[in-house]
Amino acid sequence: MSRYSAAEIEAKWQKAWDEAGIFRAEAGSEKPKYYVLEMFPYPSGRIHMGHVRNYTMGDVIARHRIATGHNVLHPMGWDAFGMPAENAAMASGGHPKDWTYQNIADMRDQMKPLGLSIDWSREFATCDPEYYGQQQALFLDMLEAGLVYRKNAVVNWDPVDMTVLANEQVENGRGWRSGAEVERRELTQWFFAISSMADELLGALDGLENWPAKVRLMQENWIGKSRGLQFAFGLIDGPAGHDRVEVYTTRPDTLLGASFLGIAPDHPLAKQLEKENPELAAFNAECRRGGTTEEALETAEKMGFDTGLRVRHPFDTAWELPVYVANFILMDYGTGAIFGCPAHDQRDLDFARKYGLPVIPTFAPAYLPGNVKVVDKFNGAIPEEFWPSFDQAQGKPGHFDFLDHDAFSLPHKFDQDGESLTDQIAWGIGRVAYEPQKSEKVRWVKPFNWAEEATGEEAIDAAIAFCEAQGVGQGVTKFRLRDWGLSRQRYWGCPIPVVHCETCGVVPEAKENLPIRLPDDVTFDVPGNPLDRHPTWRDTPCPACGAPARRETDTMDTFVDSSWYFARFTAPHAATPTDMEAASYWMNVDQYIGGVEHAILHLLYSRFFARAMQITGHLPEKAIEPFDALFTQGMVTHEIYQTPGPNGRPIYHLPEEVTDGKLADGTAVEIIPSAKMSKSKKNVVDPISIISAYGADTARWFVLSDSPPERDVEWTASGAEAAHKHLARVHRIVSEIVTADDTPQEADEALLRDMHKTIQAVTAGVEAFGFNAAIARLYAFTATLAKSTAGGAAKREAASALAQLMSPMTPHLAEELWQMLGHTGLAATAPWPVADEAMLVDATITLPVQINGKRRGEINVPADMPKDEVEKTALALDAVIRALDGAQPKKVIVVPGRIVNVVV
RNA sequence: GCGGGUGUGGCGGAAUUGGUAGACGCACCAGAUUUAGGUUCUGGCGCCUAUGGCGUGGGGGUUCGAGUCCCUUCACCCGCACCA
Repeated sequence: MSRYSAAEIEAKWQKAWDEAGIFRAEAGSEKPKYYVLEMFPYPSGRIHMGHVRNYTMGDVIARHRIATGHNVLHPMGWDAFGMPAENAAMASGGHPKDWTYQNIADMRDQMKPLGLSIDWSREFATCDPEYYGQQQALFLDMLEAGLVYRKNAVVNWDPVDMTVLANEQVENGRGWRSGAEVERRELTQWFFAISSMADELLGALDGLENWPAKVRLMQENWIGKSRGLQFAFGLIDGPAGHDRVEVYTTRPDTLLGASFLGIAPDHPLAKQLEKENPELAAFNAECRRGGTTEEALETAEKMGFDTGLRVRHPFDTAWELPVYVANFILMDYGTGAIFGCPAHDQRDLDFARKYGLPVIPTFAPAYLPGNVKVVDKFNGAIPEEFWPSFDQAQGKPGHFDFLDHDAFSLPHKFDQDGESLTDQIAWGIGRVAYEPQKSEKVRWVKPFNWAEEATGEEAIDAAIAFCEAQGVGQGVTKFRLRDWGLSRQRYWGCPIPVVHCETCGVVPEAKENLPIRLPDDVTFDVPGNPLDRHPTWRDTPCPACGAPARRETDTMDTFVDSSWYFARFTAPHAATPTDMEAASYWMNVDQYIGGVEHAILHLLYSRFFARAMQITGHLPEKAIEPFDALFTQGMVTHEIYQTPGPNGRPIYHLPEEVTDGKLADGTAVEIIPSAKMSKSKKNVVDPISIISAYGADTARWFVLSDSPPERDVEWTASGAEAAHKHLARVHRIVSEIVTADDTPQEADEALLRDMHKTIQAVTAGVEAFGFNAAIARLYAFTATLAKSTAGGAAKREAASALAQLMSPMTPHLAEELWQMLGHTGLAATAPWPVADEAMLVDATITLPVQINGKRRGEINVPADMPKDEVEKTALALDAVIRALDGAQPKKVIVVPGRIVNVVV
């Protein structure tokens, strides 16, 4: 009897698949097409378990689709541009190109042993001139279509590395590599006009039914649509050219609660004023220096500077408000100016208390304690008919949380039962920063017609309508989403194909000159962008007038590269960015799989690019949403092992150094609960070592079992070993079966029934990303097969089904079993088994019998027994007779095929 | 602060979506096989004051019947955030 030797089996069958060319995708087959894609890797040099899990899931889907008769596209490539390559070059003196291509070669070698069903003929790296040249062509088309433009903007500038950094590359206000404090600089940069599609990108989220709700919600919040009112305060005796200040608010219903106007330090008015006012100039400078990190913002105190200027309230020109420059107001959201309403905004309240500004509430919960008198802040007594009513049934007095009385001219405290401790209350006192719930009614002060009951939403609608009717501003929609700055002062990226000419200005490069290749002769001994100081690369004739001009030396953000690679895979060698025929055939990606960390940036950018490519004629209309279904898989985690080290810092130990909680020298390690595998914590397991110890099938089987795919899976040595033992067991069982006696046995039918149930369950599991449940079912079926006393023919039939059902997860072992069982051809391309409906229903079933909802026994009855007979059978049970004690049951519920419940 | 999610044995997790809670795996226990360890095989394994009772974070509700639905509460996790 042969033993299970993964190394032998896996090499053999990978060669067989390769020779048969079964994973090469050709467009235009009769079969339905299926495009499955895993997020392509960054070539760091080594694959990790996260890759194994991601690609194995994609491979299960791809192989299952092949077996169900689909024409499958399952490609792989490399997201190869980016800072790590340059950092490596700076650290060790090599070239980013060599480093990257070497890493790609290494990682490809590490991936191939996994036996993935990838069409390697479509492989490319984004740093291939063939790819980035097409990206440059795409850029030029987008430029022509107005989807890319240049503007002046404030960016994160690393003064040591001399480059702009993306927001993600700034940690605690410092450059992640240099550690230098990041400065805010105004630079002219290239931007994608993604915000022009904000509404479209938001609205289309509804159609992405096969995306995780979480991802859609994250994108919704990121796009951040808000509706509000934009209006102006008249400025009294302002500097020349400044007679009004535009303000945007989502809370126009609180307009009567305004007590100050705040402007950002970068607001044009603040900049004008600081020219004459050195104190203000100093204040503004201080604000600009302030960090933008989470930490800095949390600890930063609200600070304001009273400009001495005043504005008029739009509803009452006699009502003047002071103008403050405040450090918490952002120039790049809304208009860079706010009206402060301390009664209904915690931040404004903090500010008002600090600077002694009034707090004027404009609404209250609709139900107030009955013994409270209501006083209008502005006009004195309020007629009783407008008092908020208190309804004991609806009101929950305890939940009102009123302002501290020192904020008001009138004291108003409530006891636990909601009874007022004083006898009057200023009109409209609500909770501080009181946000009416969507359905909650509030008593709202409406200007000039001042009391109305409305929900929070209604109040805002009414306020906008009212203001528009009064000629005070208009309702507007704003988005949080900003245009995507793509310029990077870096070498290892796609050159932006434009030329700066003294006479013609910014000129797009001619398409026939593409690709604009990165020069190879660069050095990294000086910080900054080597393209900037390259002696000849940047010198080029102007494509328009031919005069000597200068090439753009900025390169594109690496997120650009990954925003359209899925489209390029459909025709990776086309002379244009895409081949419309191939794209029309293969798009959309039917199933996309990757980490949730890309929920916003990559997936939003890709949705933008798909639209841009449709506009520029590079993708068909149907690809406007490029990913039909998205699955975000969980991480692979592992326990962390540590011992105390010097300076109180722990020393981490690799899992292979630890046995039974001890190091080789007997030192006990502290075990920290499972966390994402990370080199710095040393809680990593190298896929290569697992593959060489157990084989790829074991690694694949393990990462799919135990945990649901969307959740994290903990890698354990015992789990991996158990997976390997199971595969060896299956191999052993099947090798025994192939020699078994063919005489039919009584147990044949039971085995085949279980086989069909297993086919049904595993198929459902694979199709619904229930890999862990599918595997559990396969374990159970293996046990059934092992114990079965069926004849050889039945056992071989069952074993063949087992091999096929395992084939997407453990393809090599499946092929081996398939061959052992005497099949010709590959298991990978054999038609997926179909469950026989008739075999799924048993002739006799066991029904649990409950008495008053508690399980008290069970009956064995024919599956098609009529309800009344089932009832009779159940009532004949000893336990039921005892419980009834001679009485008639009150009720008997019979759910066919499920349960019987006797109510006594 | 705003938004979202998750709580089931010692552990990872099942449960056909309102119908036998704990499938399957790990760990553990007992037995068999073995020259030792390992392997392999068989059986057991929610808890308790055990012919019964209690059990899906806690409390309440709807229902013949609730892990699943409703209300409430606690804990943890994730995303966003001086966003006006």
